[in-house]
Amino acid sequence: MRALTCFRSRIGEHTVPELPEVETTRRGLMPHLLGKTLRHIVVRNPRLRWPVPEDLGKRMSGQPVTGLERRGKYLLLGLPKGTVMLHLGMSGSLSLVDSKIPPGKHDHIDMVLDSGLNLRFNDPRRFGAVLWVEGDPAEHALLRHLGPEPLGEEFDGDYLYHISRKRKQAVKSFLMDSQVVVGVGNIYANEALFMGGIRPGSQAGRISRPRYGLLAQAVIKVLESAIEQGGTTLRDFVGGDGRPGYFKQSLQVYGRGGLPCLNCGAALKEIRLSNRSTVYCVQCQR
DNA sequence: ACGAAGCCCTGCAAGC
DNA sequence: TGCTTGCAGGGCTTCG
Repeated sequence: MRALTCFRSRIGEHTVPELPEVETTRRGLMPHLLGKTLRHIVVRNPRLRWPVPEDLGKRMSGQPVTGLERRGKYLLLGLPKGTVMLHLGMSGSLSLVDSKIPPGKHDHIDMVLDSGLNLRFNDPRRFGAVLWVEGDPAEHALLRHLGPEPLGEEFDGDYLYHISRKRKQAVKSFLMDSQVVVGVGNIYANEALFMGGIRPGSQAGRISRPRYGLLAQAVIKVLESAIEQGGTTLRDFVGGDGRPGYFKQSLQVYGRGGLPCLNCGAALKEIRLSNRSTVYCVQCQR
């Protein structure tokens, strides 16, 4: 069995898994998981955002994987008797490794498949989560109040316009609220607001319907092109073909505070908004 | 009810 | 060189 490393984290070039990264991981893992049976589970370090259930192995083992879905940034590993709900937090990653490869420092969980591959959950900062859910995962407390998928039917300018009325918070905070729309993290919120020409600190309730139309289109565009290119954190993965990530090169504002705007040349301004790094162009974003 | 702040955690970079 | 300090951030939780 060749050491098929589908996604393997590389230390030192850390970026946060956002929706495109989670979706890329899902698509990459899918063909190696579907229909395979979980032989055994090793919980090496149960300390994550919430403790990994002690009986996770007992719940999971012996069952075939029937699905791998995504809700926001949560991955849902479907089994006949329940669902394993995973979140990568800020530093989590899933890799497929040969089951003989010994675990590293932050490898919390191994899920060994009957194919000989091992689905390994690694998370240095432990903001991630691995939980066992019985019944409909959509009804789970962590999922039931989530807003629509940004790439789904429900999400558009009219939707944003309607639910933003009378809201005084900054539009960037509004956009990053998972009850408004899921999966828009700090990086892509910055990028989408730049693309939509909207200043991050503007009150959400004071933005017009047409401008929300532009913003919704920008969110969709930014996420779709990131998924297309394999997600920002592809540079953190050594894919099956060893191709490094490159999407970071196409980030227009995030991480570019003080540098010239790629549209007009003015120095990009960097502020803190909801305690998150916020970069925008004072010329292009009003 | 809404919105802001707090907190969890480790790796890395900068400063001394 | 080796310490200390600050920063990064998703998102649940608590506070105002």
